Amino acid sequence: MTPRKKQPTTTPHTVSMADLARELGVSMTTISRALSDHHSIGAATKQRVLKLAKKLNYQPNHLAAALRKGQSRLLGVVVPYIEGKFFPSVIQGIEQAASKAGFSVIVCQSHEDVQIERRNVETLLHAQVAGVLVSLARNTQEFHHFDKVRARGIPLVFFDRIPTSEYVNSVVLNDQAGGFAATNHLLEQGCRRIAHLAGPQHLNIYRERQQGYLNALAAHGIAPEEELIIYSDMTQEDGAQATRQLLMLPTPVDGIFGAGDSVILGALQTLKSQGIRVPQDIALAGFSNEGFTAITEPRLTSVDQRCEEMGEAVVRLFLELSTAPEAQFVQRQVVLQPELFIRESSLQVPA
Amino acid sequence: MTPRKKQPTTTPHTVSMADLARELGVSMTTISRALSDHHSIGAATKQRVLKLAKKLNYQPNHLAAALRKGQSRLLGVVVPYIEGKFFPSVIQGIEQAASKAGFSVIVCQSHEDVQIERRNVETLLHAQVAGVLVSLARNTQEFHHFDKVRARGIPLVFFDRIPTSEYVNSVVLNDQAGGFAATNHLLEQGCRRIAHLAGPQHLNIYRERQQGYLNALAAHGIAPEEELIIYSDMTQEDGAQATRQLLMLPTPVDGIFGAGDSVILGALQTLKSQGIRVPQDIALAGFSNEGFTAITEPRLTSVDQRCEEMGEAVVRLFLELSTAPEAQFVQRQVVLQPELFIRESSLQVPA
DNA sequence: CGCTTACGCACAAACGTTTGTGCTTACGGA
DNA sequence: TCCGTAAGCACAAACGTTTGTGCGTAAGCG
Repeated sequence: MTPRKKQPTTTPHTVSMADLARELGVSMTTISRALSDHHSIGAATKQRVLKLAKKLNYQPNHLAAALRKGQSRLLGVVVPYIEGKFFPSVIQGIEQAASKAGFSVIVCQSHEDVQIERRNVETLLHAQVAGVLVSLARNTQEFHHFDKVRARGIPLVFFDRIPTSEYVNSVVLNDQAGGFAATNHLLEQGCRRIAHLAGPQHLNIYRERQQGYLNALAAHGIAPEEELIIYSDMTQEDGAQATRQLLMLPTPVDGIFGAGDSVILGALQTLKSQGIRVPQDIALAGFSNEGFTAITEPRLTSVDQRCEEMGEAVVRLFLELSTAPEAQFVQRQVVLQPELFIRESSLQVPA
Repeated sequence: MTPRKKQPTTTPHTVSMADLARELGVSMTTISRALSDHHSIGAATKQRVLKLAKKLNYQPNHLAAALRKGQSRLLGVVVPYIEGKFFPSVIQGIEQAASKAGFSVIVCQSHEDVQIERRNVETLLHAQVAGVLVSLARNTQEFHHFDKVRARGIPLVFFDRIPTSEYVNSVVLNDQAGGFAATNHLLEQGCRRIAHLAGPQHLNIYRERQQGYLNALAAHGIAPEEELIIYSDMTQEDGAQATRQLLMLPTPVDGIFGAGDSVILGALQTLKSQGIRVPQDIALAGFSNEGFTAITEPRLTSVDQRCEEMGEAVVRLFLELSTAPEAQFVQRQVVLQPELFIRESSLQVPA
């Protein structure tokens, strides 16, 4: 911010361990070990080194260390996208936990495209990341691009959208519990004929949410009906479309549980435009607790995904893997419990 | 994804330039130069090297290159937060442009805290980034933590929220034009007494938006009134608060232009709860074109910020700076033009 | 007093690149 | 024939760390 200077005041040469060594008349070994608190260095020497380092404003070159040690202090994250609430919040949690552990975070988006996802993984490997944290693209059906990560012995953690394989480390939400809670709540509010707007079934999260829905029905002795489950990519438009379809059924529905919030938003808008009252005629519940659920009219009941906790858990798992010996042969899965946020879209007014 | 293997099939040693050199019976110099298309290497040799590199699946170690050259292919980005629409979209644009140029992106959040912002910059310098791209925290009033970046000769580009100094490279939206367009539109819809929900004035963007508002009034020969401009941090709650304040004025307002969308959302909710009709009684226009502007009732008119274009422009500017000699002495500013998205919250129904 | 042990430190070889310098070879012009 | 020139390549020194090994000294023990 200072005005131009023809000559920089300090030498362009940043101060390195060699400088410290020269100044103190010891070897670089001593410097390195003193800085990393190695046991073979005396307390007095450590003090001297630390003091000088501070005085000269020594900045360690992580690159060199990374090169030497074969791994950096960088964490690679691959997510489908960063719009909406979920992924930013998870990344938020990851960043926080990572920086606490001295790691920085690289974020890549796959844009729901397995091709780009592949490239992202390559990029991260090129950057010599210390770990790879992934939430899969929608259309990722095979997982060979992750083999390289394992081959290099780099910890690999999946979160939320995980591969259909038991040989992975992962952090997930208990989506089934979420689906159950939402559906169960609708049932408790008096709904008896509840539709489900489901997502692509090859993604674990949507399968689980649907299973939760089915379990809740079963728990109340209600038989599932095929025509009440509508599959889509869960956009707002998909929700509108599905709702129109539901409204044409001979027997009307009195509740809808959506595997996402956008799809429920589409439903809400369609219902209102048709003059159907929410929640009196049809109650609604969604999934993700997006920001907009609190500003629709009525506000939307939704399942919160503990986004930041998930991010922290992912980093914790990574740290475990990277310290544990033979970590690549351990398979761990962390499961977080969702929380149902109940709002007016599902609250039966006392009649 | 494959089941456990006691022994990795390939040697843990990744293939390096030395391997290529040995295989081809040439020196590493030749390999390096062939790969980087140096002129002193014959076409035939280049072919041989490239072919072998592909065959052995050679992956360059960017770290080593970065170490040797003193800079990496990493771009550091510091933003206040990544919730909402604006920053994710800008980052999106940055990522896209960066990866096209062979760079990866590290994203850090300052959480609107200059302390953390300082730390972020340090972190990025430690990671030996090739460039630093910053949007300032709300409370950043002094800019010495960026001096180090310049001192190292690393390109520094600010975007959207930029320092109050002429000695910076920056990409900004023409916020003034945006403020003008929105206010002008309200005026054209028949509003005559327009309030402005303004943001913190030490941030350039909010000053500009307000100036646009004032200019539009002036252009229509309307004198600004102090009591119609309310300053806040522009949260939803701030909007509600400000609106209650406006409603207590002796002379009623008939339009509100907010420097953000959240603050206008707060206004909308308050107005509706008081039975005041939007836009018939009071028309509304916001800023940012957030996702939720399309789902409120009525939908909100708002100024779009060309987020992705901004991201691309930031990277373009960075690239210019990093190639241009003596680039640190060039001061460039790119200004993008906003676009007004007109929706029902400001459309005067034909009476 | 001699032997072991622990401690505090230095030597030097890595890690995988890039790059200034200098050597060879072949060729054309004078 | 000889010199200048250019092309094509190799040598070796960086970049800033980490770390296995080894050497000296002092303390602990019998």
